[in-house]
Amino acid sequence: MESSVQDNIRSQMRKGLVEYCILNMLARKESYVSEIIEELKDADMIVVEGTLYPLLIRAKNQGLLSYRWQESPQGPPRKYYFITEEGRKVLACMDGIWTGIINSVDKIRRGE
Amino acid sequence: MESSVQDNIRSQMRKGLVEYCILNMLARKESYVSEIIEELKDADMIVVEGTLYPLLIRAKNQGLLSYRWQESPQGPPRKYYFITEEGRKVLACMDGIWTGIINSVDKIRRGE
DNA sequence: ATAACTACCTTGTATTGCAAGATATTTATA
DNA sequence: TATAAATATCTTGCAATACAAGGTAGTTAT
Repeated sequence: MESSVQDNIRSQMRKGLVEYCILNMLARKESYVSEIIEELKDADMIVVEGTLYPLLIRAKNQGLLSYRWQESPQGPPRKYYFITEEGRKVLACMDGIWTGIINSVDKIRRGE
Repeated sequence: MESSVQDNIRSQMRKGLVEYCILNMLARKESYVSEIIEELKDADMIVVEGTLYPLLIRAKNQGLLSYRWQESPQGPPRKYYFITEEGRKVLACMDGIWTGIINSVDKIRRGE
């Protein structure tokens, strides 16, 4: 199935990071899957449904997110996810981790 | 076995990134496992043997790295890894991917 | 009725990081 | 000569995530 080293790296580098991005988005405003995917695409961060649904369920089970149903102007009802207080705490922690990772990579790239 | 959400996130965020860091280090000078681990630790990027050995073998099999044996002043001989021309090409590509990821996360954090 | 659209969700695979081991060489010491 | 310590190498099994490729169901227009 021909997958280049580069494609794989791109995928691997994003492990865990997608959750961080989604918590960030939902910390600003609640949203549902299709809309989340569109907004991530606008930021050049492609994510597909098969990634997003399990992620949202995991985050909900961990108490980081919650959701509510809402009628759609057209089509079936939408499941709007929003961040919880616990989610905001974890997000703040993730901010520190992300900053730390950027600093570490930078040190290594510059040769310490 | 008590593992916090934060510990997990830290681990996941680093998927793929460790390879990028090691290619960067080996692009500057050849090195062997214990030394690589020490230098990563100096940059606050903790990596253990069980992570590093499989990674180096994979990168060698992909043609990104090669190695040579060298006697040690004390103890068993060391396996010095160094980057190949192909490895440098992939590293250049990964630079772009990493920069792109930082930009994407930044956009999302700022609210697009 | 039926098709198109939108929304939901699941299953199986590939990949990686890590804990917890095992094995082998050299050197110092009892 | 044993034996312990230090320094290397490497493997196995598990947990976690991203993705491809599916499936189900409600709403609306033809």
